[in-house]
Amino acid sequence: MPGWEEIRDSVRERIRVREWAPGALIPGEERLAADYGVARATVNRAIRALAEAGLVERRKRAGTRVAELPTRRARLEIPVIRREVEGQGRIYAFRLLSARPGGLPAEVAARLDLPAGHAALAIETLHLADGRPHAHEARWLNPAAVPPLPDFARISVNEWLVANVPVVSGEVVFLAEAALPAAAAALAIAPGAPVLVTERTTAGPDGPITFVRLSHVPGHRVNLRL
Amino acid sequence: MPGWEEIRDSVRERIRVREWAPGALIPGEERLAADYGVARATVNRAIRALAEAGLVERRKRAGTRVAELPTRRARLEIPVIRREVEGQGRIYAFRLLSARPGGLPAEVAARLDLPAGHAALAIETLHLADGRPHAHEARWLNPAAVPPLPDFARISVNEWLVANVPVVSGEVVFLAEAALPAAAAALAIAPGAPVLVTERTTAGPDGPITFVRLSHVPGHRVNLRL
DNA sequence: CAGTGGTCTAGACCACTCG
DNA sequence: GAGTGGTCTAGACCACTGG
Repeated sequence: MPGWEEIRDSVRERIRVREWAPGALIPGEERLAADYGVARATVNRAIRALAEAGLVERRKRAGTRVAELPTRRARLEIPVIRREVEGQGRIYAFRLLSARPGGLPAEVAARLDLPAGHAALAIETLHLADGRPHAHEARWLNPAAVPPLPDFARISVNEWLVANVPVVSGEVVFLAEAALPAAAAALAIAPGAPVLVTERTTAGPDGPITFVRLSHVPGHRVNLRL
Repeated sequence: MPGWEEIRDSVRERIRVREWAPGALIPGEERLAADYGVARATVNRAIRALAEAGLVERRKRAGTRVAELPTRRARLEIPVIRREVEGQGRIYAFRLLSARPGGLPAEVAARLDLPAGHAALAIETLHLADGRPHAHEARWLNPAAVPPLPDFARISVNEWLVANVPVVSGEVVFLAEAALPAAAAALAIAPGAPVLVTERTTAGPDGPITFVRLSHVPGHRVNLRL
């Protein structure tokens, strides 16, 4: 008797061989359950997996259709930087470059959905791998949305936040730019060298938490699994 | 009576307030089901969602533990480039720059897990948005793993593949680099300008399919939802 | 080897939405 | 209005694995 994974694979195969063409309706759950000789819940689990993968689209009453142009989805795992570095077999360290209260610059405020000038803590950190620069971090933290702050010379902001502040939503952006002066200096690279920048915005139950801009050392690659 | 989403939220909240600290075991499904007054399957659905989000870790016999350093996960939706451009309200077009058979270069072969020199089709495409360069695509295609090829002057390789070749696994990499001569020329930008590069490797049931290298026009941003 | 999560069943009710 | 997927139940068996 087939399990839900076998049914998922079978349906995927039947789509692949065009038994059901892109855009076509596939049989309903009840019908498939009868065909495969399983309970409807089992078919539901299988088709739901295909829907999450983007291969089919489901709508009540309208049924399940094979996607015309399946949108592929890749998953990015965002580890704490220490874990990322240690996972490569290198020694992690960081240096707190600066931490001072101040108002949010307009462009950061916009990203956080807060008014410009809103009270914030601006933090600059250099992450090191085997003693060499790994990434430069410029961060703005909304003190109103987090517990009392620890000593960031001892634990990195990054790690403290992950362990202490729940995130309910957020955004990640990748872009390439010519290294800004601050990042270039910290990373000890030529100003204007191409750097990969990761911008992350996160919000929690008590409002926007932080905006962080990571400039990676040249040659850095970010991997996602399909 | 609570549904699985409410139970998921409730458990998430109880973790947030440290009722169960990082690393601690949370009660078993049977226990939670009794507490919430629902069937075990409902609790299973809820906790499974938290496990997929990386907030807890489940192991048979060992039970469910709160993750120490939750690895956040972001999802990247990879649309066909035409859709991406049209989604911004711009007009999509593409130009097939070249397509010729040849052997795989060593570095591409390595990424595809094929021997160097393996028969392949090398394709160069320029994607346009509103008539202006949007991205430069250098692709190697493994003819052994795909159906007979259409006329790539009429449909972009990208789109044809998505609609006609199922993908079983793959990888996406982001990096920043100084624009290579070919890409710079096609995109009409200064050679050496910082460009965001996306490298994608995909494999199907019949082996490695394609390796594609997309150089985006400066200023391009890739967005992921957390 | 015993307890956990993983899965399955047969049935049921419901919300949604298309026609 | 009717058919679809979404969800839930109460029970069951099983694979895995930690003690």
